[in-house]
Amino acid sequence: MVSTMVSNNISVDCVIFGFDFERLNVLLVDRTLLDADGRVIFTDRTLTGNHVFVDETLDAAAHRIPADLTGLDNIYLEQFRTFGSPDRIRRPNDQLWLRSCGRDPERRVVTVGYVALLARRDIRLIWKGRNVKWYPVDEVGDLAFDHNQILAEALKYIRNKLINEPSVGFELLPPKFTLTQLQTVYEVILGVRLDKRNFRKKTARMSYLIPLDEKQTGVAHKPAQLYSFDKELYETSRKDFNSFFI
Amino acid sequence: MVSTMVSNNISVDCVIFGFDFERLNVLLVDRTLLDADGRVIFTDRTLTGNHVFVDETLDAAAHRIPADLTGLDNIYLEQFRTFGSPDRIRRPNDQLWLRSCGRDPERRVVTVGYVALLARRDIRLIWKGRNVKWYPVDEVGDLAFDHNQILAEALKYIRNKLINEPSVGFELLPPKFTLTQLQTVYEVILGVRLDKRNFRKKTARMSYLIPLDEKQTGVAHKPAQLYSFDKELYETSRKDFNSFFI
DNA sequence: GCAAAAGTGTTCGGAGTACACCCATGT
DNA sequence: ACATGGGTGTACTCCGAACACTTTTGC
Repeated sequence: MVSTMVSNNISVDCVIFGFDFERLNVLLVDRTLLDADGRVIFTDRTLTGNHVFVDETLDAAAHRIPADLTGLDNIYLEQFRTFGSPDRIRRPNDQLWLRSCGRDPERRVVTVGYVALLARRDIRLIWKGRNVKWYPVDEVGDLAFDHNQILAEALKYIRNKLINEPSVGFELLPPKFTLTQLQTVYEVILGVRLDKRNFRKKTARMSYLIPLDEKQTGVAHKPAQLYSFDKELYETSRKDFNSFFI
Repeated sequence: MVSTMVSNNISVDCVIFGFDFERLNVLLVDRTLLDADGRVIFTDRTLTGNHVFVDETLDAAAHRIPADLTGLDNIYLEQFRTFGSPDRIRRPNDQLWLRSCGRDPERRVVTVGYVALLARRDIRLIWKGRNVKWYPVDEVGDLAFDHNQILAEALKYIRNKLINEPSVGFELLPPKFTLTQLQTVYEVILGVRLDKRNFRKKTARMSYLIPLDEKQTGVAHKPAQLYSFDKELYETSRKDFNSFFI
């Protein structure tokens, strides 16, 4: 019984990033408000979110989002910031929407923001009949509530994370990948161009990057060496670490 | 009227760090539970925390904590993580405490964690008659609820922050400080020993460190040059920044 | 054979690290 | 005079930045 009760003024929102070797994308849910005659009052998009059961940790509530969407259970997921301004539900469209859902449009909902990273291999997206799609992060338009702000913070967070915790890059890649694909992760997320030779000098120093006895196939150019990421080696090789300050 | 209503299942906790040129300290509040005869059932300490008014931002609620304590208004304050496990209120002492306050011991309270940094110059601590004291961060003992965990996360956060955002170091120092004092901030917070000459080579590159026409007085050794921190210069000089990854 | 991306080395400057002695002041 | 912390320079190594051509495959 208790386990189906939710905390009404707390939610989790999940900024789910995916990478298609060209752009960084985010999963958004269509939101359309219809009037009594079925005419569209407005339509926009929201981040993927969830309520929180009263006897559930925040992490568990957030985890259900990518799990429900993909059926996968070992998704990279991390809390990055909490949003609780009373104004976050005050815009006219959001007020109409809350009223139409039977929710109190005056009551502030605090939402805990999570980032999830998804390698976009062969994933099927299924989410309770609602329309969920990938959007390039720079083409999301106006989102519901304060979701543009949440997305912006998530981007900052993940950029920073990628710089000083390189393991997150591999969350966006398939288990076997080329060095060019890895370089593209950095270029796309950080929004920079990197020099191929300098990049490879760095990767050569990453002992946790394992070259496989395998090459790309079916490409109309010299096939690239494939690599895999050794998470255990990564963790041990970064034990003693001392990059100080500027 | 509305402005005095609080959100009952949301709070903010503030890990207030202070630096006394020797150790990193944290502000804790005594908590003592008495039985009907006035005998002590238990005594321990908590972080400084606050309720959140329903029409108040989380930042504002957190800001009231150091402001009430010190009367100062321009304190460094930053949200670092939210804690919402249902278990965080489940320990026996905490259950007794909640009951004695007339609060529901079953109801999970989500708390948003903030870090504040206080230069410990001439600050008077006043907080509504409760006993608030500085404790060295490695001598806090068992704290209430999950406050040991919150403190540990706050420490991680501030260490990381100090490394890649040197401006936070100056929040712990008076407006005029010596290079040795600055070095001590790094040594104490990061828990390392640094070489004086190498440290000074780094500070020499910090254009936002302004040498003053002033020296230490009243010390029984060669008086040190005093410096101040130019926040504006800091921000402009760090616009284009490219410390990548490993 | 040609289009496409893979793969490879050198030079330079700047920053990290290790390390030891003299200086200015108060007592 | 002495105790105390302030202040300084060199040698070495490693890393980041800039930069252009050959190789291997599919078509």
